Amino acid sequence: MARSKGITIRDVAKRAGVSVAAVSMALNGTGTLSAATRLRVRAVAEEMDYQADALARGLRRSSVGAIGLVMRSLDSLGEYAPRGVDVFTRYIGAISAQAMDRGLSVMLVPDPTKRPTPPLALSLDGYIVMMPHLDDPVVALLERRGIPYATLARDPGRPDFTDWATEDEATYFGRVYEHFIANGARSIVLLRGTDPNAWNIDSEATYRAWCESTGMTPRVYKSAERAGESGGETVAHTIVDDGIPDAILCHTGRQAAGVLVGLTARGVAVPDRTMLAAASDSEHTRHSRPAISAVELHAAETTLALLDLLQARIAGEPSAGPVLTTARFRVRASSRRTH
Amino acid sequence: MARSKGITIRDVAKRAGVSVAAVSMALNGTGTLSAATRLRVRAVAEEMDYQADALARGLRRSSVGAIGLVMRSLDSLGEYAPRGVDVFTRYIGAISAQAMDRGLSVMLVPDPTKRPTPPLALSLDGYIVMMPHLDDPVVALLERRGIPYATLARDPGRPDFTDWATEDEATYFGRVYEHFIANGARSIVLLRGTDPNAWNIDSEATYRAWCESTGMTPRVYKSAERAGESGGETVAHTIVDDGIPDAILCHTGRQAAGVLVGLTARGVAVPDRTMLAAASDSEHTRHSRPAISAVELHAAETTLALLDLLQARIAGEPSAGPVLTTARFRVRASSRRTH
DNA sequence: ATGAAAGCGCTAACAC
DNA sequence: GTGTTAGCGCTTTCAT
Repeated sequence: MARSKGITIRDVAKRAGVSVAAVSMALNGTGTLSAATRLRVRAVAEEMDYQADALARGLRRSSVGAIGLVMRSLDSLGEYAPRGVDVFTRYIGAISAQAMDRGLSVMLVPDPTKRPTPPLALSLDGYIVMMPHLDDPVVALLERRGIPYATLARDPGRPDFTDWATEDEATYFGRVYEHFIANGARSIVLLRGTDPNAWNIDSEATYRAWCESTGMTPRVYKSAERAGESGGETVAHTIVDDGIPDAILCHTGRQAAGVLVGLTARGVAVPDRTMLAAASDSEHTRHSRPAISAVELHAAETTLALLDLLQARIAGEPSAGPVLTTARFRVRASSRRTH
Repeated sequence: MARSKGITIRDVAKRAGVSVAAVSMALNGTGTLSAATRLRVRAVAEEMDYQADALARGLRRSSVGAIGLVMRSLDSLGEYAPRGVDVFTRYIGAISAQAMDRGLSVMLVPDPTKRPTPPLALSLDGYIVMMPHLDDPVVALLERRGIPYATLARDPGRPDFTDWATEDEATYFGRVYEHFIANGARSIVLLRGTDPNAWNIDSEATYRAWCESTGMTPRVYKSAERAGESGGETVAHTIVDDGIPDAILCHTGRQAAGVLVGLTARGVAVPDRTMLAAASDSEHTRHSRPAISAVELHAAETTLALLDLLQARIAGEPSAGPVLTTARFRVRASSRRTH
């Protein structure tokens, strides 16, 4: 339970022969201290291996130097073994590494709305919410409590909110369609997920707009994110029954891998009869046979922007968002045709 | 910066017409309050949506309700995009989910020894350290500060330390060897990693002891964890040059996948000429052609034990460790021979 | 059974 | 330039 505390600011003050205020000022670079005292105090503190208690400091400053990370879409996977969804684990890694570089700690908060509220949840300096859902309760909570936050991808329910960053989906989706067309596709199917997040909503809108402008008849299928590969496989059969298209674009690598299995089972050759691509890369796209063309998301670039946005919000600066980062479409065998 | 705080215990006290002490007692179930007051205060607190400030509470109790998670071997990968090392990401997920169930938050702490020390690092209630290295500086820091911790796998430098849990490596390694033998293997090679952790040290010892008892000549190869697939591929060539064995057991799925590539390049058929298996499962083992036999680690079971051990340590109870959990060897095409 | 008050370790006014 | 002191919000004796 209660652990014995270590060295306090008083110990350092006593040893350095100054007041606690002097120590505080010396270590924080605040106030008006003589350079000599400042240096001496710092030396003593260093020597004693003194570390200011984060709780006491946080209580005074109302700022703990830690942010929360809510893995929205990870929760929705139901289980915590997100096989193949390495997109999100890469975001976790990128964010924690970058946050540490800035002297921020990262706290994993699966769901701060769940009672009882996790202890530190409401004391964190800010939050990064991954892929907020429509009417996301976490966002509502943060908003209600006045806690700063930034989101990965826009909040579909709040068009005015600008503290978000994401890969420029409209651009790279367009690139995929053009790639399909350039390889002779006349009909393209979109397979999206069911979570009510920007990713699903916006890409369908992009697709429909694109169909509109090219005169193509839109065909949109849905499969729940958590259904993973088997969901994709099931949909593949439906797609074949409805009429084999020239190309299929799936949201996740898992779905694409499942679709590939389904198509193959029905004797539909990929890429010869139908081309296939995924809008997010994963082990599945890389290791399928044939390997599946996919959009490579650059997590590090996006999370860097998210941290910038969040820190600006915490500092009370005006929003510089939204930020759109670039992603690269990597063509693999599943959509490579040799005319 | 400093965020305006929410409702405090004083607000609740005022509204309920009692003292702050009464509120504290009512909400914590401590002291000697009349049932009536207790209930009334709780109702008021509930109604006001009051949440005790974790920082102030932590300052008094010297306990914040949060634990740290140090991904030792993940750091050693150098970059934070652990492709194929889904073992660790699964541990992250399992631990954070289980910790939340117990009302604990999980803080990701890449390296608490790195200066400047991350703010809350020294204020956390305890730590779970994944795969500590020999003379691990993180363990040394925790030890020095008197912070409770439990480790995934034993600390190779501290035989007396018992607060650890791991999959029962000796048992399942034996099972793999027996499987190889049963399928006609006369010579078996072990490919391990280079990190000085229990995983590498103990499995080599198990292997050598097993060779000793069966009269087989031990052949141990090493490849740095961070070298991943290409490391395995390189080693495969060396192994072939040294003489093709009947079976190869690799530590990681990435290494095994690389070895498979290397063997195939040299015309060594798997599993016909040489069988292959990995001691930890990953996307690589599942998606390679042929799929690679692998030991499936049950992260959830092990992390549950780790949390129990840690909480016992935090509560000052005697250690109930070490805990050995079971793992299952899943035979796939890479070691399945049809006689 | 309840309230008043003393701190937990720190920062920031405010004196000197 | 430096020290004294009043809290941050909470828990916990100790009176009453």
